[in-house]
Amino acid sequence: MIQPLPGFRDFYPEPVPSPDAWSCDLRQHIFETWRTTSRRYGFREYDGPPLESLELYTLKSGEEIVQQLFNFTDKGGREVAMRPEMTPTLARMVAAAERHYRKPIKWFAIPQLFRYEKQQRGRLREHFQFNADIFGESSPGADAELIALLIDSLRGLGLTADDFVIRVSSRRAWQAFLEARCADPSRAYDFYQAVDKLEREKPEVIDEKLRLVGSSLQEVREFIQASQPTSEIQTLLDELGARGLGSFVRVDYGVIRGLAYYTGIVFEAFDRKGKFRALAGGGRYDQLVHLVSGGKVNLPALGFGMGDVVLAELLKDRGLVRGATQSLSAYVLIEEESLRAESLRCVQSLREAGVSADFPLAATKSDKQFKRAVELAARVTVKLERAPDGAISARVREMTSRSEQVIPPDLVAAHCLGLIHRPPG
RNA sequence: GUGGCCGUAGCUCAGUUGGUUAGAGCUCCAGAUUGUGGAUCUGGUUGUCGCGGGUUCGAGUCCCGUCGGUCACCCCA
Repeated sequence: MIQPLPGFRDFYPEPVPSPDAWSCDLRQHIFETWRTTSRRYGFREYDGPPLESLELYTLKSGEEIVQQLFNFTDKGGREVAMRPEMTPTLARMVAAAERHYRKPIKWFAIPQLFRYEKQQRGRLREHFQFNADIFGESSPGADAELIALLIDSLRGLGLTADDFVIRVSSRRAWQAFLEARCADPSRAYDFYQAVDKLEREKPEVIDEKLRLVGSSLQEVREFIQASQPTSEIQTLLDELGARGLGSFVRVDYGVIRGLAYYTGIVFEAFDRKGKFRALAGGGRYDQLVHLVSGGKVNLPALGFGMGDVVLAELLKDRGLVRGATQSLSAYVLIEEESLRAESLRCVQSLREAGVSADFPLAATKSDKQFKRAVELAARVTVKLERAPDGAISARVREMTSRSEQVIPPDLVAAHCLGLIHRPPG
């Protein structure tokens, strides 16, 4: 049998066939939470093509990015790549159409992104990433709004301040730190790389690199330890505190982010136990639209990305995937085949009333029908019965309470609508 | 791209220093039973032991290669 390609996933309906199989129900639950939270914050959904010109990515990141890309030559001889990130596409769209939209522009997307890399824990060749961005607002109020959206997206999935924390840092703070010690701005990238590897590389190696830019390991550690907020970070903290979200954020200058284009506040979301990779990351990139548009458009910008892979791992770890499965509202039992026509009419009336309903497509033993209703997590079963005098009635059973009611078939849809709009129990 | 570990039924896994015709539980399918049923009982399907080569009288078991998985590194999302 042909297997899926390495790093690509099959998504199964619940119950999934093995413990490590990916659940389409869970994916849908995550997507819906991302969407509803975004809309609640006034963000509009956009999308772009999954396949882009290779040049869109090499322009910004150079040729070395190509080895990380899922790229190929198409039948027309074009060099193309599956999108590895959404920001270049978004920057193009915004640069082209920003005049049609009032500022600030608040947009989100849930693209599937691709990378040609050996897969490992929390990292595949494909994933879905929630992207949210704001354009045209340079005040820290926008940073607070964006981070609040990130927090509430995670809260919407059942996670709390005990589960995750947003570590907030600032490129501007580090830039000031560096400028006080090193006059050469071209050293900034090397400096950021060294700070980024602070917890992973040997202290002597880091120290040596930092001394090249006029600093030292001890100095950098003291700076991180002090966590002195910049004025923009203080505004951010104040605004999040006013929203009651203060416990979700912490100033941590150890966060620096790899991407070269960040300019101001940067942040990453981590699980508190430190068991997983970063859940989400983002920050300000005030120069990027200017760069992508060839200098024609200048818009301050900020955004974040949150992948579905690490998030799903965290939700499973915290036991938050129950309830993510969608359940059926009604299952219509057909134990008496002579009542199939009337039962079909009943199914149709339920569906037209907006009640999700299923039934056996062919003559089936009654216990199997009932077990199917259980498997589909039906809220109610409906069974038509014929009295000795020929009158047909409907027996509606609530599965959780096991209570039953006998009503005329014409009233089944209305009755079920009433039942399913009450909490189960 | 580099390295460690792992590949036995749809799933979870047993399988003795290398020794008959490779097993269990669950799932699935069928039958029985139950009939205010969410059970129970019986039977059945499914394996080139990842693939290829080697050692051996004999390989699921040992060796080499390869593919896949997994974890770490590199890098990043």
